[in-house]
Amino acid sequence: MPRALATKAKIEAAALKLFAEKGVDQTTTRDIAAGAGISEGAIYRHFESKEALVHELFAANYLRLAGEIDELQAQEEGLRGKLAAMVRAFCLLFEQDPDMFRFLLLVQHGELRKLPPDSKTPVRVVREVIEAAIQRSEIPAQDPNVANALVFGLVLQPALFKVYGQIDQPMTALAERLTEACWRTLSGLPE
Amino acid sequence: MPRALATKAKIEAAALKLFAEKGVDQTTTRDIAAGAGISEGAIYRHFESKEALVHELFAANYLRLAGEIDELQAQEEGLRGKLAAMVRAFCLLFEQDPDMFRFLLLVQHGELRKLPPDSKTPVRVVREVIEAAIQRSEIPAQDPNVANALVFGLVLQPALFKVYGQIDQPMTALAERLTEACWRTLSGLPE
DNA sequence: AGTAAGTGAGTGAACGCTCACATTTTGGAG
DNA sequence: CTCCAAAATGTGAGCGTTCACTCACTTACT
Repeated sequence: MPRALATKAKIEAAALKLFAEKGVDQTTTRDIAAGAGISEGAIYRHFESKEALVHELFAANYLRLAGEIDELQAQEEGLRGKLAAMVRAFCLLFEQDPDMFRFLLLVQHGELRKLPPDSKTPVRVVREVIEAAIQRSEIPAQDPNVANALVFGLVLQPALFKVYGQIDQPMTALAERLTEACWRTLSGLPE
Repeated sequence: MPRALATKAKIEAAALKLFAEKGVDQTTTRDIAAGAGISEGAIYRHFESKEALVHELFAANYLRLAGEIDELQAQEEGLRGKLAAMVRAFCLLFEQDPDMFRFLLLVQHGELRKLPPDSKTPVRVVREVIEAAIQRSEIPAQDPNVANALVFGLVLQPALFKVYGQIDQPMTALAERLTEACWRTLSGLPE
């Protein structure tokens, strides 16, 4: 790896870790420089501003996640299989890089509005999967946005509980339980 | 209302609104003073620091919510009724004061550790309700922490989607749907 | 030799908080 | 009830600190 790219990667890694630990505002450019083992000025050879660094970090990871989810989902036939594949991917991501997960959740609200409105986000991918399943009559007709929220809640909240130390098991051990919960929630409706 | 209490209330109301809109760090003490229609110095007649203001706002509202939930829950017999009462209360709170809801979610992670470890929090109240239901064999034996996370996810995520404008209906209209989803998730288990 | 990358002291702006002073409220004496 | 002094509350310019960012310069690559 060329030196410049290596430095950029070091900055990104240090920033992600610190952002996840302390939040963006509590992380100073000096912190990032120290964490990456470079000088403060070097950050600005690679990023226009701290804000741009946050945005790049968010957009790249968030959209990549959406792409991965979408690819996995497309390989399955029914909603059940699609849900299983997507939930597994979420759990795996969390396991492999909890800092990134925390970072995405943390800055999500501020950064989402900065993405082009037609971006392929994880939220959008899952909603379209649900809408297609309703179209195919695989699950009862229902508000796809509410259904989407329920599915995200069933996956993200356990991950958050894990971050807070309120759940011991690894996320991957929960994948099947979560998939089952999503399926039940979508396929059954109150009278 | 005495003048001092009225001013304190104005500060709290303005701070809550601004914190929910822009986040705590992006809200300056000058913002709060302007929003409350008082001078910056007056804030410090009523609160030791900005940090203390945040903590007081959080602790008071978070613990009050837990108390309300607990009281409602205690009036019901079975888990189903207890869930319904608690979910209804959450939805109502959100409807009445979405700013407070957003504020609680926003600062939760930072503030939770500052509460005494034995505080009666909403998370704890719901977990104890679930544990009791397992004890009574009303639902299958399962990890109460995971079950708790699922219930919270099913309620909080729709509320978050509503904040982001991704759900149109009022939360109170969703209460029954959410209760049903919680019940199904807790009462059924994958093989 | 020329360009890209790295350095770190320095800069200006913003922020939380203070303090000397002004205004309002309180409550006991006349 | 009136009066007044003390206490409580409100004011806003100003202080010290911190922060994101810059720039003149050095070092490393091509």
